[in-house]
Amino acid sequence: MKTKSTATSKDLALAAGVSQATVSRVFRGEENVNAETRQRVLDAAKLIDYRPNALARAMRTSRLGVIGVVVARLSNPLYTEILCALNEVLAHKGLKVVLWDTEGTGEVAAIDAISQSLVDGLIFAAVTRNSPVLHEAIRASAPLVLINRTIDDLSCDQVSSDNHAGGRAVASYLLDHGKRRIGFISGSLDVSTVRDREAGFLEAMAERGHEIETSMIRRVPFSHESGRSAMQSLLDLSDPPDAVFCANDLLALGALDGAYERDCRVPEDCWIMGFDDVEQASWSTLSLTTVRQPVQKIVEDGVNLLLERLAEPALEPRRIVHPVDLMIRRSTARARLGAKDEAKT
Amino acid sequence: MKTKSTATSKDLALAAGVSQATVSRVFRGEENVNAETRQRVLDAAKLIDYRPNALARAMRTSRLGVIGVVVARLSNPLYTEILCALNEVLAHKGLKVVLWDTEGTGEVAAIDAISQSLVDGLIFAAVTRNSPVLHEAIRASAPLVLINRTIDDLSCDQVSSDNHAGGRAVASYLLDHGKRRIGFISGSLDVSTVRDREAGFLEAMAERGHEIETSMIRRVPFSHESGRSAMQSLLDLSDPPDAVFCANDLLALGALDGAYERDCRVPEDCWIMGFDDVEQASWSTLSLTTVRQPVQKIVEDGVNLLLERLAEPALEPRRIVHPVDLMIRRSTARARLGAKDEAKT
DNA sequence: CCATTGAATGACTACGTAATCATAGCTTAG
DNA sequence: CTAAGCTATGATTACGTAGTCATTCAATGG
Repeated sequence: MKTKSTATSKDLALAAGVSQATVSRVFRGEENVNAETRQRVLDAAKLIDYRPNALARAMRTSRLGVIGVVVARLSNPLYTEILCALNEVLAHKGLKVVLWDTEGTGEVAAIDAISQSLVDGLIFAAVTRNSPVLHEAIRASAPLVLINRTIDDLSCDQVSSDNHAGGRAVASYLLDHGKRRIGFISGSLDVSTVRDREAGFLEAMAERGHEIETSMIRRVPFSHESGRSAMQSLLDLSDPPDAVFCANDLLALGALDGAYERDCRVPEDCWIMGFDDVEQASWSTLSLTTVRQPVQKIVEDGVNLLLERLAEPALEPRRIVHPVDLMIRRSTARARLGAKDEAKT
Repeated sequence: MKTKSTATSKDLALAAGVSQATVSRVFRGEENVNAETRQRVLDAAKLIDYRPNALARAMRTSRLGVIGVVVARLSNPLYTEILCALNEVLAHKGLKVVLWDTEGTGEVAAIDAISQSLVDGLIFAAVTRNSPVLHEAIRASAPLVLINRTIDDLSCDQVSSDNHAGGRAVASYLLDHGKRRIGFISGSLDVSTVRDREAGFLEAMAERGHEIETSMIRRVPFSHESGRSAMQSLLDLSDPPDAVFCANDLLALGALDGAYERDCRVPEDCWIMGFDDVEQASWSTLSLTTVRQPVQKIVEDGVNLLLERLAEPALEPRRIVHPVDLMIRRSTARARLGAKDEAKT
């Protein structure tokens, strides 16, 4: 007959005929424990089904093995991919993931959690405004890293893509292919990725003498629906665009819908480009030309930076920027490709 | 000058000129504390930036305010939606979410977490095999509920859709519209949703005298790519199907790609149906006919059942089954609809 | 006016572990 | 052969809070 409540290290000590201190040593993996004593403890542990209480352990070590992750709404597939990658990388290192969403009070809740020692560290994938809580957390030297979205004047570890270069690449590509009436569906300037992509895009356009008129720019919230209706509002212009760049794939996929519903053929009547290269962009029914971010690398770097900082809190803040790649697909093809040429990459 | 390390209730007691017990009373929200004493404590707390340590608190109460959530790979958009809804509902109740993925050892890790009191309760959205750990957890009366996928012979709270009825509805719909060569792309029979949908579908077909030949059935892993290649293998038959039912939308969206790449027009040459009604299914570029599950309700019920069980562990296990709805879209339309008729719902 | 009640608060202990300090036994150098 | 050093272990304390028990003081009733 087993005991009702879970066994403690004291119970195990009794069962194995050693002291609680020795039990603790065994489960911490300390070296200087006699091999047969260790075995005796482990055997007894299996017998009474003992497992260390993570809370009590954390209270002493202030390490719970939990990392907080803050993402934007998961209806943006980029964040699903980031979360998925983070989850995998962290699980592989034996760490648990607590999740927050920037909707509501996720950001503040996450920082609260760190001051209550509920999480060992934080990974922000979607910081927006330069919030005071964030600054305060940094001052209090909370172990946190920013990935994807960044904040320039914040001295903490940050990993991102070269969004500026990506924006430039889009502009060059469109101009090189003779597009002149170019629309732009963008998002909130509070978001660093939008700012950088937009700056690169407009800068490269201007350098080649093609300022974009304000009438061709739509600034909308991030959602499929916004992308769709923004696209339609561009198509409703008396002189509609022959190409539209969307600040991310979520908007671009919405724009594809908007075009479809207006009987505007993509790419024949209008090109559409996105940014992120989420999985859906590569589906052959959608086949969206976009700028690929190395999500896996960004996530791995972010986790590594965080773990290094946890081990060595006094490290200088580091920044990593990853290059991006243009992924050309059907939404900007000269003509409809035969199906055979579109086999998945 | 603030203190370096975080303030404790003892520090606050000193600062406010009361005992630690009173501080505890204030932060627990106990009634019998003098109003002005309470105010004095709260003021002092703000001053020295005190917040209760969640770990220490949890060690006494065995309530950490954290719920574990186990989902399948997020590349299946259904799980993204479930997670998103869970996150919202739980955050709204002031609970944190720890996330596991059934890839790897998520299931076991989650159950470990409960025995280490890292989480107060568990919500499984993707149980697969009837694992021994799960049975053991139930025997140990771990507070857990299953949502979406269920296990018949497990006495615990479970919430699901009426997948059997959904399967039947698909069969009736296809037969009613004159489809006779019907293909079926299904998944692992270890998964309850697949079993139930398949049973309902095949049963209703058989009742009307239409057994499905094995050559028209594909049993594949859950992924966009499997759906795509399974569809192509059906289309490559000498006598290809005029309609294909996929056990979920992830497979169905892959099947759309497969058809597109084979120059098979949907719905003109072949109908495609899915199950789940994930967001992408409603995108007008894809417009997939599917069976809608009330994800929001399932999630809310699951959370409520769990909270009730936490409050009252001795409750009898309950089961809730939600009805489903057929969502007719372009992938099974008689002819291509005009774009105007397809405005988003 | 004294006994009784109740509200408000303080002293103290338990939660389960990690870590420090102390000790016993054994080995090694001189 | 002895002092020093090392290894394996036990005894004890600390982590920060919640909850139990005890105490004080004012109010109430007979």
